[in-house]
Amino acid sequence: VTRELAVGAEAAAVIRPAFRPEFDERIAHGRQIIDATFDQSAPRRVPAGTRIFGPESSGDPVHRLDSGWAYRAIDWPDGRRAIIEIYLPGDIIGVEAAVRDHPVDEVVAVTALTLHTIDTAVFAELMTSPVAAAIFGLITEQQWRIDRLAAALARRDAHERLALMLIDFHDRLRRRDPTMPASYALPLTQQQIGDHLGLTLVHVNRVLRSLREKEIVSIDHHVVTIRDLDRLRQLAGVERTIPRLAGERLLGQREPKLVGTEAGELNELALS
Amino acid sequence: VTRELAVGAEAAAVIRPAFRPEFDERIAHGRQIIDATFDQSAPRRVPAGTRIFGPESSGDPVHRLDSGWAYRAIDWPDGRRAIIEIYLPGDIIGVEAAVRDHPVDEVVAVTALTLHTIDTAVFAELMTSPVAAAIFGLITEQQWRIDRLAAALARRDAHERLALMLIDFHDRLRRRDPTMPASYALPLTQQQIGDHLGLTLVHVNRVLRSLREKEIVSIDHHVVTIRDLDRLRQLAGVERTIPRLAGERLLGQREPKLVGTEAGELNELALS
DNA sequence: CGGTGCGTTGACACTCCTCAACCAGGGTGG
DNA sequence: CCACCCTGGTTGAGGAGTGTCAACGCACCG
Repeated sequence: VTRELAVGAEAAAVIRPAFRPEFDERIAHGRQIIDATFDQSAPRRVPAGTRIFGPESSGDPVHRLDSGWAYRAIDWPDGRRAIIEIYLPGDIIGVEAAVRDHPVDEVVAVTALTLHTIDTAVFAELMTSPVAAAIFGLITEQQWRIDRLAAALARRDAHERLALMLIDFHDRLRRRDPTMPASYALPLTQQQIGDHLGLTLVHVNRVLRSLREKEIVSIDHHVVTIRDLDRLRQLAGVERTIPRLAGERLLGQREPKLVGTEAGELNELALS
Repeated sequence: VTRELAVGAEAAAVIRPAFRPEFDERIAHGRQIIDATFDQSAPRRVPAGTRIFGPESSGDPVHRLDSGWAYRAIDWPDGRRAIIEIYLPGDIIGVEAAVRDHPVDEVVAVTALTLHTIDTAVFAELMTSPVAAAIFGLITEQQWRIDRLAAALARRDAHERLALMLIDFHDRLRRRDPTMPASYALPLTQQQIGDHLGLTLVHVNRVLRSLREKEIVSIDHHVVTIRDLDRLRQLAGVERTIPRLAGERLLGQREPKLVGTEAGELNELALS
């Protein structure tokens, strides 16, 4: 177990947002309660392609994804679609929708799924109890992921985005199962990958070929095989999840002054 | 007041995510407590360009922005920068960081700011009390905004993104002050706008000229003047914040089956 | 006054998209 | 058992949208 934990911790350092130490215990405890609540419900299977969330669905319960892949997407009347988030086994789906009205987004099953479901009302109860911290943890992790997605969409090219996505899946799957090899099944179509990364399926295809020719990763029959993890990490730019270290800037003129919360500042100008 | 509320409500329908009715009261109540807590602290002013959050800042308290603009950014060692979120007066800064360790992102003051600040520990207390729902509301709204940003970055072109940003600021400012005219100060530089929308400053400049020539919006000396709100909304694609209505799709083959939570389903396959 | 940050504009290059064709695999129905 | 279709993947040619590089103007400031 020691060894596995070490591996897990290494992966987590790269990919998972850590929580403040004072919350760690609260979050772990709350997560247990959440899981226990889910466990009480009967598991449900839905076939691939099902829309489990969306404008027509009412009630909008909260799901725990026990097996299979799903995604959350926004789409426009003209047919463009953006996939904001991809759910892997173990993820909780619909936390935001339990608070926010008008679930703008739809959630679609990529593969057949196994779901445990609890009702919004029950979940609302949980939100008030000691479980709150754990739910903050869930939302926060989700948001952290989307932040990174937005950053990548804004400033990184197709190769880098693809590398980031593949590394992300790898590390998330590995977190659940530290024994997983550097190879995993990726059930998404190239169209879906494109919708996630803001590319066309044609371009996704070409970039994948390029990555294969460079012997970094290859995808064959929906199986990803990572051939050079280091170079893939480097490409993805997550050899360092915290993208910038102290004072490290290249473009001098963009450097904002650091002032922070130091003493003097505070009194100097207090009361506007 | 009636009139103002009506105006506010109209803007809200477009831009603000609504909350489930059962939470509305809780959220309003919690928000009052949060605001009262902030009010107890002495306001602090920081000059433009200050980094109020980031790797070097310790403590990572939570701020309420009372005046001025700020942004949250991720940047890479090679100097690329992505601005994930822009804070306007009234926004709360640092909620996620109060939970999540390693505040990956930095927050920088665009203009001089007035801040009310409470300590993370105090905020952590709030998170357990009846205020939790309100905090969920805060995070959820923020996430909703980033979702939309990511979607725009993935699938919308420069004109549409710019329009979306300008409309978003307009509606947010208007929500705070329903009497605001169709004109407002925008303190961001074109470089910052580019970092936010994933464009170069050169391209931002050109698109702004194009929008001015089409008499949709003009920006002069950091003052945005909306000349044709309808066309701007149309461009931004937020005449309908909920981007898709029931069953409305153009590309037939992408339509996922709708199954949902209807009766039969549930029993049919219960227990995996 | 020279520096510096920001905005503006032009010329050109490159990433990525569009359109189009073709192929492979897996159902399905005769 | 074999046509047939449908989905998903692969590849090419050409083009649009953005980026890069470079120059210049203007305001602000020490």
